[in-house]
Amino acid sequence: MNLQPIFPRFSPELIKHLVEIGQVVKFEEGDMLMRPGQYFKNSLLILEGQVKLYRDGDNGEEFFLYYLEKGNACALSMICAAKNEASVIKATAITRVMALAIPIQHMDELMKNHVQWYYFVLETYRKRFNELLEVIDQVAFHSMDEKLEFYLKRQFESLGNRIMITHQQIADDLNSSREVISRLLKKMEARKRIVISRNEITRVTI
Amino acid sequence: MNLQPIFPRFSPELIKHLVEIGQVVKFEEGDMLMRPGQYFKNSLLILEGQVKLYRDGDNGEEFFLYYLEKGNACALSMICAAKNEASVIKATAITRVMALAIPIQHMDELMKNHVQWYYFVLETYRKRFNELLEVIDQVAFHSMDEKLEFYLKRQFESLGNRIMITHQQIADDLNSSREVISRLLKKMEARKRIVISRNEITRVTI
DNA sequence: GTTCTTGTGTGACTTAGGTTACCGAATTTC
DNA sequence: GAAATTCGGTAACCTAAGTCACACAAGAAC
Repeated sequence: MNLQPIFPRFSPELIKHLVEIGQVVKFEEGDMLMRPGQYFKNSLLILEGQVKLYRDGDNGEEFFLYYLEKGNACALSMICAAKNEASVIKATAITRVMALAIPIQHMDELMKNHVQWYYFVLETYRKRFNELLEVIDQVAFHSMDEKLEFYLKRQFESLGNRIMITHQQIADDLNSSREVISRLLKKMEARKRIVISRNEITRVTI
Repeated sequence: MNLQPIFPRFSPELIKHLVEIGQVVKFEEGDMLMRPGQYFKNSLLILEGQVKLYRDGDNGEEFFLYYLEKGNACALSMICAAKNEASVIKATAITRVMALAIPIQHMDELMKNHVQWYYFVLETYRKRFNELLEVIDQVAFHSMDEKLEFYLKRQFESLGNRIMITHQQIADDLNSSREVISRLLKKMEARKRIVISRNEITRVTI
């Protein structure tokens, strides 16, 4: 697999080096890449597919945080790997996923010898940090209908204008209940923002 | 000022270097260190005092995120400074604050030449990332009374067992309303968790 | 002292959203 | 095909928490 188009900012030497020290791993749809309490031995670079990240509540609730896609790295796996800390979030593959696993013992050396790697790590943190802040915005300042709109917007952006999902799954992701989501979706449909079918929501793009 | 006890993990050489390239800056209580939209020219290391960080909502709401204290650095100032990105949060000094301002142009060099600096930066990110995730936990999974307990716990931990604050300020920090906070505080007092006086809440430590 | 300002307490009311309890329609399994 | 399962719609109800209105107490300003 050619990594250059996936990580356009990396120099050919860096890519060559990454391929040498890393190992390509494969996950099937539904596999859990990361579970709370787990320790990392590797930092993961996503080459293909999509990974959904959740925060787990104490009583089994879940809350959707964001997606990782081709060209992203898992910020947490980099931080926690470097510090040998346990994960506090859950990640599952929602498609088939190919990733490059970089053993943690190479992190220091990469950081030291490759400026682009260092920039990549910083940029990864910054993006995820901002993403978390946006999530906090939503839950702190907005009502359910606004959260739902924001949620769907992000789903459409990551997964395309037609997403296959049940109302129950949305309710779980937003830590709400199915009936509420159904009600609000109906209203959004009435306002011509979406079209609802069984297992499927389509964005109305005018 | 001797920095060694504030940053015990830094080598004497690193500290000497930081003092050379950095500049000690002073803020008075109430000063705003950082405002949304601002660009950073420096990364700030807190030497003395406390800084309160907020997320701003679109309609002027605020939401308390966390405190920075002696020995901490502002994760955002490091990321945003390095990437020349604008801030998305607000920071105000709640006491007199002394900080060491490190110009951004030194970041790369520090990262490259000082392992302890690199570890410090990673650790800073990790701590704040986890802190944000805890905040998300609270707002996503918990009701107002639980958020309030969590909020007070963090205040007590940072500011001591007796905090000077009005119900209105708490309501602002939690994006709630004064009456609700007063009601819930009464209940907490009835449960012997706190003692309420005008402008003041004291933790009951049994 | 009196007045003014700020902080707190409380009851009445409203509302978003969670819960319960159905029902029917679409799919899958047999 | 029939039966079972999954998904979505809807009405009635409940509750947390936001809002409104007002009263009162502690300090500050005069």
